[in-house]
Amino acid sequence: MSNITTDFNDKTIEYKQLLDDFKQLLKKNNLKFTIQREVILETLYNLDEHLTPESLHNLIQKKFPDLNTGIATVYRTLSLLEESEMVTSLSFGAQGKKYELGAKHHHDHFICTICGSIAEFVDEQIEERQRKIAQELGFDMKDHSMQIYGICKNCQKI
Amino acid sequence: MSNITTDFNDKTIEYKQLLDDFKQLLKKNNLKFTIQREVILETLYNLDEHLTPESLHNLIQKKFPDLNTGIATVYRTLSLLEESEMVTSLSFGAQGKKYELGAKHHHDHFICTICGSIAEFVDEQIEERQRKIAQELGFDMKDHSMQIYGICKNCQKI
DNA sequence: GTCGCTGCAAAGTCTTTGCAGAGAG
DNA sequence: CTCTCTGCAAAGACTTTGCAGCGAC
Repeated sequence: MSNITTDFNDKTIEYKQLLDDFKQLLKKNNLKFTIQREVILETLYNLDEHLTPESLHNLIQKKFPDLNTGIATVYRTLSLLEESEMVTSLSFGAQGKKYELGAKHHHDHFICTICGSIAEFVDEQIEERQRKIAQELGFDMKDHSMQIYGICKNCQKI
Repeated sequence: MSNITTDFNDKTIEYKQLLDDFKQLLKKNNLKFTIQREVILETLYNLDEHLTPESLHNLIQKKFPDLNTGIATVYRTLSLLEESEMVTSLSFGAQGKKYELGAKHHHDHFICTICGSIAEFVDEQIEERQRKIAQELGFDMKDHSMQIYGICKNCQKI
């Protein structure tokens, strides 16, 4: 019973933290905190998925129809969030760009080429090896991304 | 000292071989071998670089102005080559999609976020680890791609 | 000669931008 | 009150498609 409460509180606190970071970022750049920006951040946080600008926009329209949020605002906010490194984007195949909150710990991606679903993983051996390679080749590594393409468990059954 | 190999100048496949594969592929699918298709393949081979459809088209226009190759043909041929897995594409950041011949052996990418240049590397430890992870998670791995973003040696001097 | 290919231009997508009114600070 | 944000629609950038003539086989 206490576990459930704790989980809930952890998530709430995490979001508050995220929201605070966002507000601070806005303030620092003389930008304004608007309901649209909050809703976009919140949706990214709650869904915890890789979303295209379009799917994010659809979700927001469905959940907050009164706001009538424009797709342009979604694009503008995602660019803002990406620039300030609060979200990261992932582009693959013909399927375009997908965004996810980047505040979580780093991870790499499995991408199913049939259903388009994305699973995440982290492997410390690979992380370590990447750092070494960059160092050996005199490359100043800022970031990296890794995708494994294939067929997920579900789609293998079909 | 290390098992990292770079393959900037490693043309493992002869052009004739490549061309034959291409011709065979076309024949098998009842497609025709045209001068435009040959020039596109040849340019990809000779440049041995990651090219956007646009830059590839520019190069061809400059080198074979009489052909007056259309950008549509470049797109169509790249799609054809990608479908048949003779080239692979790499998309990153806002810079769009780049294509390279995929007949060479597999490699991963360093991408310089300043000058946009791409260097290649292979690390057997990482390759091995990827295979293991896919297997453990029941993922049928078909391909993978890894990019390390950062600042290349040249741009660090500036 | 047949049927796929090509260049062109038009049409699609996806993303960005200009603008005038709305809203945060 | 000021100055940024927003939705809208128009404009851009990139890619695909329809078509009529061309060219490989």
